[in-house]
Amino acid sequence: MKELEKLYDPAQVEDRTYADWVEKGYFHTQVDRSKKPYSIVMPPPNVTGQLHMGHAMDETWQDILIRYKRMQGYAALWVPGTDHASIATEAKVVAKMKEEGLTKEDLGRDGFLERAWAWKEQYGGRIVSQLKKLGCSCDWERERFTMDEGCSKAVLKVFQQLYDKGLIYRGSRMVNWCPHCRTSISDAEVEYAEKEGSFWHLLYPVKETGEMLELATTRPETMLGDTAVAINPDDPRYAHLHGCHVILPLLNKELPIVCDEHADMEKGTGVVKITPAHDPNDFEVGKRHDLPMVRVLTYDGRMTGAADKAEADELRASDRASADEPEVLDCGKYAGMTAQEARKSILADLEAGGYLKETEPLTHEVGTCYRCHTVIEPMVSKQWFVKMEPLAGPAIEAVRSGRIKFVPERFDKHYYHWMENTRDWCISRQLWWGHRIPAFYCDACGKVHVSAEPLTTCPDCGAPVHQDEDTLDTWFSSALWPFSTLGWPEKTEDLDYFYPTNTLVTGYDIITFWVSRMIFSALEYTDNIPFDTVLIHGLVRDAQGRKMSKSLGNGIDPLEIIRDYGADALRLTLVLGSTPGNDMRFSDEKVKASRNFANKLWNAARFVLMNLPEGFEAGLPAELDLSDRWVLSQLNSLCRSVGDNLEKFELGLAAQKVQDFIWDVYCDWFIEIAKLRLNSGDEQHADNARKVLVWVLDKALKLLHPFMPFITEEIYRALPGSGESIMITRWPEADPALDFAADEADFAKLMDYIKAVRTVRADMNVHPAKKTSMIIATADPEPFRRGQVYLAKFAFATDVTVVDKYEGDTAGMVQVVTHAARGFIPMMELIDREKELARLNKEKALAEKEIEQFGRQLANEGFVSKAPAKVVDDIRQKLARAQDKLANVEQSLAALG
RNA sequence: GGGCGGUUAGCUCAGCUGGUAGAGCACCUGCUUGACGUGCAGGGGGUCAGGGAUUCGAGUUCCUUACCGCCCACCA
Repeated sequence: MKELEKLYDPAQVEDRTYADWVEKGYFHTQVDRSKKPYSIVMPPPNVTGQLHMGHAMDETWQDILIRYKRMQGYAALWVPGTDHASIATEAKVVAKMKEEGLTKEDLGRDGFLERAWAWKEQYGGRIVSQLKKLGCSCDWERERFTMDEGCSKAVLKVFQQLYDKGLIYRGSRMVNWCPHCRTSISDAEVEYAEKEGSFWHLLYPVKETGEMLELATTRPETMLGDTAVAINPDDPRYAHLHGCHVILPLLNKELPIVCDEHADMEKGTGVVKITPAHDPNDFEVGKRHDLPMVRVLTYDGRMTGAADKAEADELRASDRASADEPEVLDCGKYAGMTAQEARKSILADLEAGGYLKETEPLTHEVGTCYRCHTVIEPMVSKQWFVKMEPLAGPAIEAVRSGRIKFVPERFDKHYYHWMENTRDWCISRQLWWGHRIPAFYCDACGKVHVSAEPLTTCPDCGAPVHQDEDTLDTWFSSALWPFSTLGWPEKTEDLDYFYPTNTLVTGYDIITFWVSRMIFSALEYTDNIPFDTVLIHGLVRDAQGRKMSKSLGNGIDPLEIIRDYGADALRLTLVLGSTPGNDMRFSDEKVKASRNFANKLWNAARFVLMNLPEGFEAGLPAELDLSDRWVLSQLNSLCRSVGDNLEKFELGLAAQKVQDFIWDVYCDWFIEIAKLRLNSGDEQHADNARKVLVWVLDKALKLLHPFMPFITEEIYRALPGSGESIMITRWPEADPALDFAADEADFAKLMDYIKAVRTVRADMNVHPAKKTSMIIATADPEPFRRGQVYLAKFAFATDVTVVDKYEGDTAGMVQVVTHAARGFIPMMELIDREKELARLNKEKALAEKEIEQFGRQLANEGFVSKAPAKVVDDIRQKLARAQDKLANVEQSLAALG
């Protein structure tokens, strides 16, 4: 028999075991019509990213589900892969180039992409190898990348389809512009942050009346781009100004005063300056009143100048599709300043001219880029959009009808809210790393052709075409992930069999980015849902409850935890005490506790193995004793409830129950009891004990395997009669033939009694080495007779006499009382009569309290008539037990005199 | 301004469809019990944030208040 070390050493086990699993091909899953499919697609981590705790939890939960389903006999497929993460990756590559003094422009598109791919090759494997460290049983033969050939094909196909259906369009719209990343981003990618700012009250003279119109703004630098001033049509204060004009200070430009609901009478002075090119609301106002748009900021956040104006004018003149492009202003003395510099300068000039009335401090929410946290600049810009309204309806319905279920349910509200209010999705990015937009512009006729197949000449006039420079939002390709990874748009067998996938596991922070987009995409392109359940988890926070972040430097590296404690300990920590949708804290203490459990299990296994003789044959013995029946019955309940919890995605509860069983039931009771038979000298009894020990351990390992794959495999393989791997064994189901309710109840009486003796002895400071004889008086002697051997060991008895009734001498006897029995233990020299009285009286009070409580409940007419019979019966039994206990205590008290 | 979550033992958190409050850690007391001191046995500690309602019965359902946190929203 294999000798196990005293301490479990994960480092010695994990890599070797993982390599073996891969080699044996256990992770690979194929279409198998004789099985039911179960599939998960992994939320693709950024290809150049590194594993963090959030991933670790996400992947652990998925692996638990996949391993569980695989053992249940499903064709369980877990598709892994990575995301090209356009902005994040491009930013990294650009930063690296900067160190070498290079810019994107220096290299050109092709040169840059060459570098980006090289970067991907260099770092792309990192996250994958980290996933392997965690023990993820993904099908690596199917690993995908959002920019691989198949995914790219799906992207182009979808783009063309949507365009042909009129669901993708190009136009000049207000978009969120990140001056740092130099690209547009979608609404979902904007994060709002509270910023200290000011509220500047400006004065614009009215041309017709000469009065000064006061208005307030948080962004004075955009005033050069004002093209109107708005008042509320119903505002009596300004009724006389309808149809009038103001003179824009500094530029001396005449602007109309327009009436618009947007001007809120309650706010400020009720007058708003309108800058359609730099404010989303103003953009809408501008459209309603057909106002010109004047752009005063460049795409890198500086004030526009003569050159910018010339360039824009040329573009407007040449490109027919750009009729809705804004004008560009030559900001003159302000040209080239950053927005901040311009603000200072313009304010100074306004003040000098008497146009600045006052400055009021103000904190307000400012949009920032979710990647770099630069304040985003609302800009009118020509971009590609997905029309959301036609797509949102079915997507909402899919959840509302229950075809797709969020776990926990409450997240469907988030989802509805976002879906119902979402605006058109800006999908073009001014980046090079990503899927290039398949739109081609004819250099001669100016026509736009969208084509999944590359075009070189215009299908209409035959002139050369040039392709759109922009790429697609990363999330556009990840939205297709559940089906693009299975071969769509081809009609593959994989798609037919594994799709729709079953469970999507992800954090609540990307429901809007990703989950919602997968849902409407799947419904639109595959005419099916992408998955039936979305299992949501929360954030992993640090021990103080703070979000782990780079800037705080409080991130905990999962790989370090794996190195120090093992992957199994990390995994268990990430499920124990977790609840779907709720954040959890990660701490060293928790990992240590998990590590300790691994060690506990390891040693239990070590004990079992060292007791197995050569030629041992596994299997249940023909004869089961009381403790066997008890442990098997408990195991049955465990199988039932763990399966139940897993089906309901209550991973934390499931793990907790398995752990409790192994530690409390198996180790602390069953192994200890089994030692009696192992050492009894009766080979038949010893063999029976071994068989049950191995049998139960085997089942427990299987139940634990999804949570702690490595250690369970290592132990499993050491068990006699085991197969080649635990991960391909059958998930344990409860066996009704092994339910022994009556024996469980009997055993519980013994346990009660043993605990009572232990408590009394601990209370009296009796050394374990001191043993005594013992008389047990009970109305139901059977269990105590059956359990005499156990009592000898655990109740420290030299010999046990079981009687119906004991009426002998009680002097010098310690009396132990449970509801089922009274024990008499001669310990003359240790007895303090007063203490005994106090102890027994305390027991008496407890019993009386219970009797009072249960009695009151049963005396309640309403309870007896309305509560379910089982509950009433339960209470009756509890009352009876309390009464028995009271009777026993009273007898003992009487005996004490 | 809406929406959501949290508030349970000193700390971290479980507690499913309502039926005498649980775990881990910490703390206290014992134990060199040949699997394990990363352990064993025992113990103390909670009016389940406050108020109200429904119910025979509420940590668990409903309303409400307070505090903490998150998400969403175009306050110029």
